[in-house]
Amino acid sequence: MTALQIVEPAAADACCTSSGLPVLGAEEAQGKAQLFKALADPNRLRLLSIVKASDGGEACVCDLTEPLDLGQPTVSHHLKILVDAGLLRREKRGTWAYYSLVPGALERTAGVLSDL
Amino acid sequence: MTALQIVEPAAADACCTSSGLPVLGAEEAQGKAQLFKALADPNRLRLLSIVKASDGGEACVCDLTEPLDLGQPTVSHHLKILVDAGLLRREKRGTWAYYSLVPGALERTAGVLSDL
DNA sequence: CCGCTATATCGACGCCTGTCAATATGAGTG
DNA sequence: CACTCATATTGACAGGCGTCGATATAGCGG
Repeated sequence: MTALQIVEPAAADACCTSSGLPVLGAEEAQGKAQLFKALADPNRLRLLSIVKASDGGEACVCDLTEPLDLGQPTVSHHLKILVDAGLLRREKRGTWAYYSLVPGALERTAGVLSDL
Repeated sequence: MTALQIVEPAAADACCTSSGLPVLGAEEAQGKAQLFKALADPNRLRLLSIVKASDGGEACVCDLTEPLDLGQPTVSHHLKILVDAGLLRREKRGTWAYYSLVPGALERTAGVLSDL
């Protein structure tokens, strides 16, 4: 679980300019890839965009089903993925479920790219 | 192919706080998702990380095969995806192919998240 | 010219994922 | 309590993707 990937020197021949710099470990890469996986679908990007642009920064599922031209179960599925990725928050009020951006989540994700 | 999604008003009942704000179109979303798809794999993230940390900002395939513990064809495949996404550049010198980060590509990708 | 090395491409296989239809859950309403 | 509406969950299916082995291409050295 906590084993960091050890990179062995591997005797250079003529190419192979291995510098011993710290590099993204296998486990970290796994987690960060998971985050980008959540963003790697056009419909999920549009969901984020709509939620962000919505009045009050939140939208319920009924707001999201029509513009995406997707079935309601599919939208629910995408929203769950975005929530699990830490990008959206879910708040249930009465019968409706309202989704909103997690503050700073997008910025934090952007930061991951710089820290590569 | 080129049909923009038309969003009809859909008479609001009690929920549905549709604000007419500009939102990510289907085509744009497709392209941006493609970019994130390239980042949505742990091995590709590690490739970017290694290339970035490498001496001179470039690395050849032989540098990348071992630390990832992947076959050479697989690494070549991943590199091609990163090049197609505009994240890496390929320069062939003699027998070896050297890959380097496209300047500003990661920053530009980070910007996409802000512009959602 | 022949072989060796580095890299790319191809074909196949298994897994993951996006989608839908059907159903379950749960809250409001008569 | 029965009914309806909003949402979530389940199961199934098709297509996409990561991986490998085999093969092709291209440059270098004898």
